[in-house]
Amino acid sequence: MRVSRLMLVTLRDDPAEAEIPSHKLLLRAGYIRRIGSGIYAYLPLLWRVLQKISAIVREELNAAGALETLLPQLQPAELWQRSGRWAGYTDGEGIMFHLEDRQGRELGLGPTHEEVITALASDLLRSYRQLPVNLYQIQTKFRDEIRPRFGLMRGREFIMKDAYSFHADEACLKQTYAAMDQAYRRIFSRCGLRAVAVEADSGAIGGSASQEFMVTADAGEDLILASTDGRYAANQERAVSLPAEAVPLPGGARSAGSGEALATPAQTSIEQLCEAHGFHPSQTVKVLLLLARFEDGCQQPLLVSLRGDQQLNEVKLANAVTARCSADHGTLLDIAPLSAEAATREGLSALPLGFMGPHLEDAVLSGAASWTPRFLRLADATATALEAFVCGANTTDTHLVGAGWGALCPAPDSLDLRAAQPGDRCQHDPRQQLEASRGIEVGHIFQLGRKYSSALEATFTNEAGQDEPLWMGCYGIGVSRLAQAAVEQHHDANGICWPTAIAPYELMLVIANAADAEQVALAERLYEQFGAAGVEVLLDDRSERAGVKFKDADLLGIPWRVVVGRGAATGMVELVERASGEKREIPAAEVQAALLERLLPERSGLVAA
RNA sequence: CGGGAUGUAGCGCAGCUUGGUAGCGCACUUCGUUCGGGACGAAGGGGCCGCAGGUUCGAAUCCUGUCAUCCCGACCA
Repeated sequence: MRVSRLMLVTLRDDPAEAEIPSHKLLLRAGYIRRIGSGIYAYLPLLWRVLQKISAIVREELNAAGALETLLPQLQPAELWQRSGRWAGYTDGEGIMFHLEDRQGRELGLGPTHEEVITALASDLLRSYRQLPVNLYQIQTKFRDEIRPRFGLMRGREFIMKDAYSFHADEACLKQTYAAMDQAYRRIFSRCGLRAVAVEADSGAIGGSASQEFMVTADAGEDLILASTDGRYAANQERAVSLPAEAVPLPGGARSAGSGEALATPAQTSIEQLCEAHGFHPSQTVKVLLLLARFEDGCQQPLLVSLRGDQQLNEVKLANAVTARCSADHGTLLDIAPLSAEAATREGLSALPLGFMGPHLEDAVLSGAASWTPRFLRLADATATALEAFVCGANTTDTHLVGAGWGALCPAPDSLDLRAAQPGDRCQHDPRQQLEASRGIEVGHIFQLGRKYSSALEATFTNEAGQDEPLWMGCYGIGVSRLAQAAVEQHHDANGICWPTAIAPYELMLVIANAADAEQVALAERLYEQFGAAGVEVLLDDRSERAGVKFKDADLLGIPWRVVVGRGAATGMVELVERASGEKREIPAAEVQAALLERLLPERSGLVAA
């Protein structure tokens, strides 16, 4: 391809709309254009990158025995109503674009395809003899994100590879899950990415085990906690750790009872309380008041106890609440802190906010206009493990010292609701600490179990002749996000440095002076030869000055460059590697062999980065 | 949705405080000189100043509303 025919428009200044390096560079180098918030046009150069990534994904998934397919993006509401996700995905903060057709039937634009694929599976998969099956597609997804961000990182329309597997039993599911884990590692490695696999929460998709693949980058939206020995890594929303030991309360367990009142005027926070009376935060129990809203309209007040020095992990809390309530009330829509104003609106008398203890009685909720008049009481293990502690007295300006579970009130079940923090000791080896880094989630694999197949009655007949729900797994890769993540990980002050395996072209052939007939003739000859040798070559034939072409070549990030310039008269050209900047003067007759020697191993993407 | 900010030429910005009918750099077109790291000179083209109301003799500028975009939180590939 000739640059003069490429519709290439590069920008000298960073566009004001972009914040992170990869987004700025993709815009500046002419790879993408914004059409609307979270909606981007993939220009010809980026489309080549996406095609290359897709090709790698196809090769690896096909090798793992998966079948490519293409499912509809327009999906009937009925399918989603049967799985129980229509309301959650369309009401309130739901992310599904939805519409009505001319008959008034509701449809959604697919944010994911569990429903469709499960319906197909129940139609087509009748016998254990057909299993296992693993289907995938590479396709545009639509999600009405609450906040689109950072170009392709979080778009409302984006390209995703999603795969779904079906099994006769859990062991077989685990086998495919492991195979996909391996395929994913190869895919990211071949794309030239440094990616780490971390334990993850399974979120709205549901199911049991799940693992995310993170491209490490400072601009990443997720916080990863990993042990220094590399044996444990998890997304912070999922991470577990050993909390610091609590500092025993002076007087200790002997005095533990219903506690002694202590005047604590206006000391509503743990910091103020500890500073005023010399307590250590780990000697206190803090009590959080929140409200959970469910699909069926139920509004359940939550009373959550944590040790004072710990932070609440909202994902763990949401999972605990879902486990206790969703059988009765459907999907959990959200959990939000309960404010004094909200309590007043409910017609309740003032709650002792800032001075609450775990023994706060349900009576304070009596007369609530729309809330369930009974707390769901939850406690983190760090709180229930305290023998004697300081907590609010449920009376303004008063705390209790030396209170203990049992005497004060029964201890709720011990749960893990705390957020693991960098510096915490690891569970697998207390000598190891957790370290934080940031990551971009480019892939996620789940063992779904039988959640969707049960809801949609997708069953098969087992060897014993009985019907049972299919076991399912699902596996996603954000293809367009991966392309940008690659730029985030591979760029320098001058522009992008694509890994060869996903670069839009492999070689940029630059004519330094397009007015010099000798240079043009030599470059044209080389262009022919490289093309014939199967090298993906871009010829910069524009009548720009050499400096402009060099700047653009750096910005575009094509991994190899051959410059035909003043050496052309004596048959010499220059071979340059973009990433390292390494340059060699070399006879034109030898340049193809020299390039191929380096290029061929890079194509597979499996060389050391 | 809550909090913050910005809308002026394709891109980056000034002008607004103190109203008088729009400017700079890059990009684009033509000509000349240049020609290995974003050249120089000359001449040009391109803007209902986001949109709608209002105040005023007169609004990019002041007021009201509205829309859009971006940033910080909940969502996720």
